[in-house]
Amino acid sequence: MEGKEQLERARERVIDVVAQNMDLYGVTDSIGRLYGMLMFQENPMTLDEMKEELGMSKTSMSTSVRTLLELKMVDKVWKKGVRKDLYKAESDWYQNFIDFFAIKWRSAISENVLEMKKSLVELNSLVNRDDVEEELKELANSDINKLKNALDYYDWLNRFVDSLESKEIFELIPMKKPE
Amino acid sequence: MEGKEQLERARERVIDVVAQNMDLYGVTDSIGRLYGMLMFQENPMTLDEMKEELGMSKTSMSTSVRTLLELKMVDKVWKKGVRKDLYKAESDWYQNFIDFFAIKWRSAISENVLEMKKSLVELNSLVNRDDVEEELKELANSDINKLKNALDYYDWLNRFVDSLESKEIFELIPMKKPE
DNA sequence: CAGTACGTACAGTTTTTTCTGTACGTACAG
DNA sequence: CTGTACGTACAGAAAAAACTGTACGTACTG
Repeated sequence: MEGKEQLERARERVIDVVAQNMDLYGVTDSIGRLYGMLMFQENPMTLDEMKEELGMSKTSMSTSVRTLLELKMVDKVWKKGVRKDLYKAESDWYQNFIDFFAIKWRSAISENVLEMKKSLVELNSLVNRDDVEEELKELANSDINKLKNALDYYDWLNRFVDSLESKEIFELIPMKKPE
Repeated sequence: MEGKEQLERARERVIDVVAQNMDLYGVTDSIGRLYGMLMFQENPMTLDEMKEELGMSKTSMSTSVRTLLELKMVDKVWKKGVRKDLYKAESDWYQNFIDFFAIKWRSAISENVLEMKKSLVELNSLVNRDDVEEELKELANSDINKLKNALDYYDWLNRFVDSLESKEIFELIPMKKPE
């Protein structure tokens, strides 16, 4: 009966490393651990089962699951006759990557672009004023230039995210075909 | 003399939003603010100047700069006759994006791949044992399958990062040409 | 070869974040 | 309609992270 432990060890190793590196997705170690654990479950899980499995409070499970739902790394599952909410891990890693960009990066991009455009307007008006020293205008022009470069980059980044969402990226960088 | 404030306001707005969203790069708000501030400096800055500008301790500036150096978002600059270390922001946003993946994601990938391969070996040996119930073997096979999928994804992700580092990505998703 | 300027290791403090337990609203069951 | 099961808001406790000041090692200066 040592085979079960061997399986457990193999899983635990993966869960650990996944949890550690999920900070790239902006989540904590615990949330990463939850995801890793769900990943190996055959059946969808309830909050109480997660609580049991990870030895944490139900409240934590509730908020962690919500975070993972927002990232679309976890899906809510409906099952006839079961009152408790059920959750399962999204096991398509490509899709997780895509959603992460579509959700987090996309919104950061639009925030940044919005504010930069506001500042661009302000700087342009500054440059066009008559009562401003030449020296200051030069600074403003230099800033304008920097912002334009940033906006070009964000334009590119948006097109990159587009290519993820449309899966076009996989024509450019093909998925490895499963043997 | 209100033009200077207009410039300052325009800069501050951008610095704020950049600082907020730099958590995508895994850095804190303060570090993001430091980067944003450096971005608008015409000349490289010393730790003391940063400390002055941001009203923080020199120790903080030292560690924050180190973080930004590791991400290659800031470069050390040598200037004849100046004893203090000088730093300037890397202003190529594309390059920042590329370096982030080349540094952070690449190392997460290899860690994950390493551990997953270890677990794969273990699971394979489990499946090939004679003294293990069929049921357990099925679980192991299911895990093996999951890990293989993950490894395929990491293979793809590595190729994606390759295409960033080689700049090949820009043939696929072209930069916006500055007008 | 002092003396000074600089950057950072380290320990302690403050702030922020994470985690927990309780309490409550909702919904279903009998 | 009452009772029970469930998920989560919220407040407080625990843990982690960020920040600071001091102290020290190194390297340049005169």
